[in-house]
Amino acid sequence: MLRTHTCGELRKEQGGQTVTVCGWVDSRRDHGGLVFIDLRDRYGKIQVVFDPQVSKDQVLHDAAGSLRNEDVLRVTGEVTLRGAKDINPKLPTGEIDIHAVTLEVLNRSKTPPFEPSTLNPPNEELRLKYRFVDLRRPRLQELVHFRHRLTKLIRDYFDREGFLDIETPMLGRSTPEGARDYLVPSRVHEGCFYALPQSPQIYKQILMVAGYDRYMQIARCFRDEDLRADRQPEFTQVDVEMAFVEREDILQVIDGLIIFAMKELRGEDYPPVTRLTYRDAMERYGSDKPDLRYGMELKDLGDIAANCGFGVFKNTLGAGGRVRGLCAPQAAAKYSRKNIDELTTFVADYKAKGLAFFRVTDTGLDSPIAKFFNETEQRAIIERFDAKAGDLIFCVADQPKVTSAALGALRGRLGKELKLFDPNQMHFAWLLDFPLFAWNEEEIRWDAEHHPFCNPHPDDVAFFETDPGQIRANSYDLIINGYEAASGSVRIHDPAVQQKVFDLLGINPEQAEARFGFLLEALRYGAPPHAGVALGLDRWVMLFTGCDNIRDVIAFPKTQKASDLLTGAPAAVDDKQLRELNIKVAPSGK
RNA sequence: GGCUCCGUAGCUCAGUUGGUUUAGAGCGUCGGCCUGUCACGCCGAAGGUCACGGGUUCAAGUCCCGCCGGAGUCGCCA
Repeated sequence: MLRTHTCGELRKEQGGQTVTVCGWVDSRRDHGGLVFIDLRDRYGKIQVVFDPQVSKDQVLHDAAGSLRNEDVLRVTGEVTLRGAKDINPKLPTGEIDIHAVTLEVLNRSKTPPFEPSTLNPPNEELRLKYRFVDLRRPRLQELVHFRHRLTKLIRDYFDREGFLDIETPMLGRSTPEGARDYLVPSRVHEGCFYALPQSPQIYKQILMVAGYDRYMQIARCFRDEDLRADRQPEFTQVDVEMAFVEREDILQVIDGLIIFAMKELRGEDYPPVTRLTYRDAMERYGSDKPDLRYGMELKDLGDIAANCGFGVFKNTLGAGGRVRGLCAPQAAAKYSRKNIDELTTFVADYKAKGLAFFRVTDTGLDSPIAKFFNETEQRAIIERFDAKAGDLIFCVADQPKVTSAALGALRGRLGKELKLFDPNQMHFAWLLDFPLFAWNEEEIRWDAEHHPFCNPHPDDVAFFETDPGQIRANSYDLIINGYEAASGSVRIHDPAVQQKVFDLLGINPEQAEARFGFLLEALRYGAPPHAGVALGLDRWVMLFTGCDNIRDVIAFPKTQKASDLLTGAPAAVDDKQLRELNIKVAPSGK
């Protein structure tokens, strides 16, 4: 070891000891005579003092004067207690110094593009290009450390519950459903490709058939789709599957993990996890991933608006649409007409053709369209929302789906703008009973909402012939603070049910065999009832740490265009490599 | 693929309705001074293809079009 102690661990108890520490120059304060260096490692900072009267060494003193930020040092010296007036209460090591006797410059640093100690980090492009500097920042070190603690805790938990950690291949077979695959060409098999896993879904089901009835893996997954603040092209799932279980068993295992994590990481006793159905969520919050840290629920105004004088509402209702709204508490004074116009543009992104609003006053409703509502109707609207003077009611009249999407998004935006929740709170909720199928307007057919192996709710099997849209899936999503943080389902293990699903999806037996034959074959060799779930680890870390994007909790993330600014990936490769793979690039001409 | 925002010194930013000789400030960098600082201080200096390419104009950092990069979002993500 080049050191006897880390920079962060020394305290006054080590006073008088001669120690050797290594680290980076965080800052230097050169007084001509005295030179102070703050030496930093990931455990903290310690002040090193170069005092010519103590060392009586001109060479050492000159060397100290030549130091620059981010130089890497090895320093030996005596731990000394500071005088009372020199104590720095801002640092855990602020009661001591190291008086340097020897200094070894292990490496010089170029002037960094920004200081790790900066209070005001630069733009993300620069941070990603110089990620090795960015990762020195205490905040990022904290996030990296937190991620380690969470993954350790997750492994400990599943180990204690009897789960086996089993690795599955990264080089797999492309299956046509789902997200776009990242492909890897085969050198040995001309014209053939592996696909990187979108998730270990099929392998874990096969593991159930193979008898490993409690499986978990912290698995890297790849999806070649467009990115968001909470989506990276490669991300990490905590993948879980269990055999001989029902939905309830999966929920309880994850509930146990939530309670364990909240206790260990935050010292909180987390109450039973909220559960609500997809139908309730859409009705009350307009979203299948509502932030439940606050209320501001959506209300239906169809009965009140049915006979009102406002043509837009009446006509929409007449055409099979809905009139729904929400009430933003004490927002009337905070949103000018211009702000509301901006919100109207915002909901237009969700296909809403308009956004009606009412300011609630002591006497009734104030709005350009208030005149179309008589006193009884105005009172009914106020009662529906239990509105108070100063509140601001927004309404959308449109097709049912549009009212949900627009008001759900508006609720999310207003919740943030009005600060309706404690940003440090963690709220977990299970969303249950998603529809099994979604009608695809463009392709004029049914699509699987989750995946084609998701078991239908046992009570709904009769709907296969009558109304497939009514069939509930035996599936579940875990929502944390408005983010989908886990998703799973009970799988189909009955070939007859699987056949029904394929039939409805328009996948004939030959196609099913061609696409998923290996899984279907496995399921014919004694598949136990099984169910599973996958947690989005990056999102969990993001939410636990209060970050607003997942790049900050990934050591080496990619940009929105899936580039790695540190390494320059993706990049062109040598012709020789392409020739070996029998690949020719055909430029798109763009 | 659509929409929106951003790009001025190494970094963070200012730069007015397009108009004042040489585009400014703070931090950082470089040089000098400084023995208790800890965001050390003081003095001085260097540092700019205003992302890039067109256009409008007597005049463009500023307006318009395109393009590159970054971010947010809709579509997409079983």
